[in-house]
Amino acid sequence: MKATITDVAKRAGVSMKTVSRVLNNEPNVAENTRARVKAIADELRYSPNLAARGLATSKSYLIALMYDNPSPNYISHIQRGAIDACREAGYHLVVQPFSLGDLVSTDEKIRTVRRVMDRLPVDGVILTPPLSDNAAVLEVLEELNIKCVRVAPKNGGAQPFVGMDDETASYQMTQHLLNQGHKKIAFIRGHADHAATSLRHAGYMRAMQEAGLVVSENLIAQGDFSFESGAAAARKLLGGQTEDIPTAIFASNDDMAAAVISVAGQMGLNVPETLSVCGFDDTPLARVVWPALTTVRQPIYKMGHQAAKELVRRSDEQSEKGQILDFEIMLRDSVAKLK
Amino acid sequence: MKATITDVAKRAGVSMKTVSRVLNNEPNVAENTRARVKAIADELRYSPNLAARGLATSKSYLIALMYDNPSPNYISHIQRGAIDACREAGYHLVVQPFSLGDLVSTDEKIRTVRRVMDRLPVDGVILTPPLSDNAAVLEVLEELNIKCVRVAPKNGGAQPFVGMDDETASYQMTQHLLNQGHKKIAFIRGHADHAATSLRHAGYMRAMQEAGLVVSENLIAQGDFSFESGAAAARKLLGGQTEDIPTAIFASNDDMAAAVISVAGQMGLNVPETLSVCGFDDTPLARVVWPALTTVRQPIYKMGHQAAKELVRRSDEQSEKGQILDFEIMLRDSVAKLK
DNA sequence: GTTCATGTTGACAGCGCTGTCATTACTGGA
DNA sequence: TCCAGTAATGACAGCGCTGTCAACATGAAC
Repeated sequence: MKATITDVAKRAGVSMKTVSRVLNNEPNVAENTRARVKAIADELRYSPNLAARGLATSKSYLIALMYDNPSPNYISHIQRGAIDACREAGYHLVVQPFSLGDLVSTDEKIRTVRRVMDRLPVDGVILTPPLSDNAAVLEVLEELNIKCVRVAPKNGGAQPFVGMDDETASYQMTQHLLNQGHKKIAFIRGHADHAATSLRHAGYMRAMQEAGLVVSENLIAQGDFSFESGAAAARKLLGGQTEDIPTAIFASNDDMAAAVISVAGQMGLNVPETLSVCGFDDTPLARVVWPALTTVRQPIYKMGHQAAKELVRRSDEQSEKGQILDFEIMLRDSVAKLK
Repeated sequence: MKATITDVAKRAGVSMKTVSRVLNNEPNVAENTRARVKAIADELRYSPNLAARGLATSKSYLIALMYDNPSPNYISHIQRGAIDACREAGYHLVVQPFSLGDLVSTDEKIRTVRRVMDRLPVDGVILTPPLSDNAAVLEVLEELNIKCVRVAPKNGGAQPFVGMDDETASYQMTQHLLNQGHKKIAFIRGHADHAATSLRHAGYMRAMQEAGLVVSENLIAQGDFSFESGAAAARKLLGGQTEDIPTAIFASNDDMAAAVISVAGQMGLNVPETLSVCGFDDTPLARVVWPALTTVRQPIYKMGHQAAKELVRRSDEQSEKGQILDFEIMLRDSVAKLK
């Protein structure tokens, strides 16, 4: 049988309430009492009954990670970070996927979200893209008065958020290509709905312009983050007039970069000797393709960690309205100096 | 404010207990009472307080998905399946990763698992490989009297399980290659610790033997499921004497199969014209490599679904001791008829 | 009409914890 | 010396639900 607070109290010769104070690190407990209670709780392997505590405090000690069809890789890192933050605070993480994309009307979306949230007793939720900017979700959360943290949101808002500086990352990656002597650097854009798409594009443009280069229209291709769209973009970029053919292609995610490598191979171009390629995200794919992709590592784990930390923090702790986390440029084998 | 059971009871002019009976589908409630209570509960958007219910029933309405360093893709499908089954039953899924690989002694593992499980109030857990066969985990669960379902376990045991028939899948895939006219079919084994490794190997051997073919030692290579090991295996298999060079390679997972395609490309071999390749698992990678991989789709979603279903089933429902789920052979572009 | 089985309902306690408030012990200052 | 202020502790109610058990209604069997 699991030990209860009463067991500990009896054994320590104090009241339940005192034990409760110790367990919750409340003040006004004599040091030796505190120590004794702690020792006995340990000995009995006591751990509080979450349901009872929740009933008394009207909290659930649960937070939710909500997502809608993200890449498994992304979600698994966020998840890992969030769980670690939860554990430190005695919380647990429940996962809650949505498929809001199938629904047309906002009204229907709201009803769907509400139906789920009505029976999901959580103290806070982490919203991952594209949910971070989903109006229906945001509205229901506000209506039900549930705290949330938005991961990599597109638009501003009253809620706290965590993110990274896509523009600067893209700028730096472009600079790296420039430093290797490349001038004809092409860029493949991602899905237009995605917050990161325009930021990454902007970073590339800024670096090119600062280098005094004119970005011809032929150097920009539109993709949608999928492998197939990357392949199409690559064919377009590499199939033009000789003078326009890029010596480097910066794809705005790894899937598209992998597609570029694949297409280049089919066209008889050597990567990186004839064509340098780089990606964005540092997915597992980046290390599996050949040559291994130079790419930007997003602080995904840390985003999850910080987001959860903000939600489970005790009210006396400092809160942070928004956090921009550091990225890292992973130099691998798909970029070479231009000869 | 959220509605409580008392609100519903007052409004319906019945006692709390009757409302409770209706909500839990208990018998012995007059049909019209039942209907009225249901209608009012709906109207009030009432949903029970999990903590209170949990306190009264000493259940938590939570089940855990435990994993140790699996592929994100695998876990995300299992997770999705499990969540869907939970929702149907009013349960929620909490995720709990472990890193038991770093620990050496069994004792230490047991303590680690116990520390986590002591404060994880769940009604049951889903164990994914390699945890499905982890002695420490199994022991702690038994000690704490927590139900579990093992996903794709290696060894037998008293607990229910879900899995698939790796041997038959491998057998059928090999037959497919045979049907395409291949005779020199090589096989790349996976990590020796993994339950599936020997099963997949056995299926291959059975098909080869039934076809009356002698499997030369040169046709078998050892890998460990990683891309790198697959590349090494491919180099070994393709670099031998001419008469031993396979016309088809069956890699026992997709990562290794992707490596084979990559190596073949580097060696100037056309896939599938000169070399057919197939994999196992149907990861996203399989559709992203070129040519797209012929592979075996595991019923991962369904495994998660069934596992959770077994854990959340009401005690009056039928239980299943073990379930072998159907796989599917995905015919794509990496296998061709031998000319 | 009485008896019994069965169906329907409600009163009430109590799950394990924490919030509130009262009580006691102890300190330093007037 | 006495009192106020503060630290340390405990008694008790109650969070929202369900399990138990008792009460009552109904109808069949005798």
